[in-house]
Amino acid sequence: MNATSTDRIADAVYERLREEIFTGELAPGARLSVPALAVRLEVSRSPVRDAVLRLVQDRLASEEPRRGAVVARVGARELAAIYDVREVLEGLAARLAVENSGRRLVVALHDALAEHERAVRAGDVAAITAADMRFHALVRQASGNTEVVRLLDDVQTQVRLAMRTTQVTAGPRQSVDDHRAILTAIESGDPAAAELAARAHIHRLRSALLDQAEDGV
Amino acid sequence: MNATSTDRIADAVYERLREEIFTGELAPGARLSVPALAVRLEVSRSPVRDAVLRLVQDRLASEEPRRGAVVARVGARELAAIYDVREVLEGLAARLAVENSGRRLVVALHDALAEHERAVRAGDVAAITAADMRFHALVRQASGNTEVVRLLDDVQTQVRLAMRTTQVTAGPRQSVDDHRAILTAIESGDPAAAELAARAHIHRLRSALLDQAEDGV
DNA sequence: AATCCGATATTTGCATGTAAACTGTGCGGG
DNA sequence: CCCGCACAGTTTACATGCAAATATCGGATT
Repeated sequence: MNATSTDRIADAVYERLREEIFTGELAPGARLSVPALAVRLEVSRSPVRDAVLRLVQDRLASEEPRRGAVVARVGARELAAIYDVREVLEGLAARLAVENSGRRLVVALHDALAEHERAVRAGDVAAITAADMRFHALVRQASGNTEVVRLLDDVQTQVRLAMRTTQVTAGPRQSVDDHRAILTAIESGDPAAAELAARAHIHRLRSALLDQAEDGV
Repeated sequence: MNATSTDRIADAVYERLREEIFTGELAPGARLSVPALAVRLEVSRSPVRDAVLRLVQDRLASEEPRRGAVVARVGARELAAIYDVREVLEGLAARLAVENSGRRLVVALHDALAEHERAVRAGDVAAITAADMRFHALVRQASGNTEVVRLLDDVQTQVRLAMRTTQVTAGPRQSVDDHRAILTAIESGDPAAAELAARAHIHRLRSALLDQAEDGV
């Protein structure tokens, strides 16, 4: 009956606020006043409070005690640190994927990669992003390690938020080449090679990122 | 003025419940009834609710909607997955520590290692654990990457909880040797060697862990 | 004109009320 | 003897009240 998944108002509010943060309706730095949000969303303050607490826990918002929460800002410096973490986690996911997974994964990855190439040739930015994310999602799902999946989801959340502040163009052709290298390594069944290829990919993204954002903290 | 850090009741309740979970007063599987806890801790339900929600977010408790929260159980299977993650994160921390840090770190690590060796010779279990944790804490602090620090803190939380369920003896002599190898690599200023040494250490811990827990899920 | 000050409005954090849903229990039917 | 079910107690999730702390804004003073 409900758009999200559970029927708890607090969950719906949480999802709603998340979306508004990602779309920029709630810009980094915006105050998250519980009474004001409750009025706007036409619910009581309780579920809004729960939702805001969760946003803080997710680091989509930051709070100071007694002073309320604001939408978080993720600068280039923080983003670089996140990418250091992402590098080793994506490497782990790729290695585990090789160790745990079979032909199903390879087929799915070929499909995602083909779509990725098509989107790059067409210059379709949305499709590029979607195919890129699908490739990574397939690998981490295949890792069979729920911790890696969860942590990489968190990383992706932070990256999405950072894109509201810092501009991050991925370098689409390089990404396709990197993905192809990862897929080749996975196909060859070599866990160490897959790990290295995945790490190299993220490492290059990190470098591109830092080059673009010369503005410092 | 307060024992914990802030003067919010919700924070105090959170810390209190955390401690009770770690000491085993609240055993894995125990229900976290908000009204019952509120009565026992002599506060109202609101701060207890906030604290329980945070415990769930930390995965010290798990909840099903409309059914309440219980203290989480971390089995051998989950712990192995956590150690996969810990391996790459400790590796990253060691590498970054070499890249960012100077003689201060090396001196402190020598100190921690000496204490570790002394404790092992004396068979002082508490001191062994303390020195072991200090060594790892020094390395991650030195990484200069707040994400790594935070994630490894989370890992440590999960591991502490798991020790309530699964028995985890670290193999004290092996750990001392591993730590010495990590320190040597850090001292030599070789980031890649430090990463490999740290990873090898956690990898061995993981193996020891799985050997001990042949009981499955 | 700029700055300081104080009154007002808003917000946080805690307390408490309540409907609906869930738990468990004992009893009657099969 | 076992199973299902009504019932009573408990719990969750949401709504709302309220004191203390904080931000906001208009006006007076230098």
